[in-house]
Amino acid sequence: MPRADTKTALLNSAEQAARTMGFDGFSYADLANDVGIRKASIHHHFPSKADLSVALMKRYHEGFREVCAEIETNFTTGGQQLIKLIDQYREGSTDGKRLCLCASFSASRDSLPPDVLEQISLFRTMVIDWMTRAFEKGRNDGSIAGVQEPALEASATMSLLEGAQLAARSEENSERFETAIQLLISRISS
Amino acid sequence: MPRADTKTALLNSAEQAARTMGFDGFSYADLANDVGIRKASIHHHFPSKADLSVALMKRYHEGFREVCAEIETNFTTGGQQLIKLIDQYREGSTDGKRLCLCASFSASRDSLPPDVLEQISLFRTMVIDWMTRAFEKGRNDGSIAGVQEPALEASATMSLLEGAQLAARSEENSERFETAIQLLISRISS
DNA sequence: ACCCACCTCCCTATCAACTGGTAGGCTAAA
DNA sequence: TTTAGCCTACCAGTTGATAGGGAGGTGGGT
Repeated sequence: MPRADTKTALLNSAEQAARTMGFDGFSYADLANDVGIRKASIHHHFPSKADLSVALMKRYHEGFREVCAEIETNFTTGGQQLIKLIDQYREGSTDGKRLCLCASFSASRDSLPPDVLEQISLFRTMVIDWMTRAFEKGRNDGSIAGVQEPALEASATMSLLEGAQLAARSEENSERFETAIQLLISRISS
Repeated sequence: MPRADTKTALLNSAEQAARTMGFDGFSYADLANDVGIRKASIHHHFPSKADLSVALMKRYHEGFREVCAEIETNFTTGGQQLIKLIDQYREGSTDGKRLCLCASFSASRDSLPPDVLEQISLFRTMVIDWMTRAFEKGRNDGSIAGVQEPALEASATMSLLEGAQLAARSEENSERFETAIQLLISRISS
């Protein structure tokens, strides 16, 4: 009897752990304790911790891409789309308790298998491309002020958002996040 | 015979390790191997790893403050000062191999003693205050274009720089860093 | 209908390697 | 004689990982 999809429960627990404590900051024992399973049983679903990291990043990557696509279809102006993406990073920060998995994994780089490192690159490129389109729209429809080169705006914004999460995380205080992005927000009219 | 200041060698090794692999990513065994000392001997200088983290952050904090002060006295325009600070973060990134210790420690937050967490806050405030002054000067002397509220510019720039280091770290490629800060650079005339 | 092979999922028990940390002793310099 | 600095020899606890087994479900052949 599959206990209500243990694999998903493990991924959920591991994702939260990785985003709060880093990939080196949690153990199979932690997951076992959290999910309510024995440590050895985790190896049935994820033979090695490297396998777990791959599954983790893959799921995060696909989930985030879906969210991006959803925003792109449901909101028309570049400004609206960018606001919604910022909301994603704000929620992902959860009052400075977590980081984006991509940011957390980037810091733990040396402990991760090559597959994950490649997927981190793809993730970054995907988000930056999405933001580039948003800035292009924002420049054309006037919903984002002072847009220079959209691709550069996108790269800068990506770093700004991840850095803002890091700043909030340093004090577990969302104010650092809000202050860091305030100027960006002020450029968006609708 | 004190072997050419072992304590400093330990701090150097630990700082590099922490900035590349995170605080949970290195061990006393690694340091011992790197410095050429026995593992147990490290405890003579730093009784616990928590003590080491405190010394690490304290030294980094003071060192960075000195650099900031030096820039402030040697360069007059806000633009020049900001360029020099960006250079610090670029060098600190070292082709995407490291992060600012503050950024790395922020990610490993849960493994650190309260003293360090407080010092991280102080570090952030110190750098942001410094940058606020730089943006103020840059607005007055015209060396930085389009300066809005200096304090907000400073917070955003701090997050941008740390985020850019993270982006470069994800691929061990300095291009991600350069691309992320390019728009900021383009605002600085001298 | 029955049986048997096989599968998934989880368990206990165990492993070697490593974690930060301690006790106690040696040596050389002050 | 004391002390700073380093050593060897430990320690208990944790790390990711393996071996092997048992419960229960699935599917096929007779």
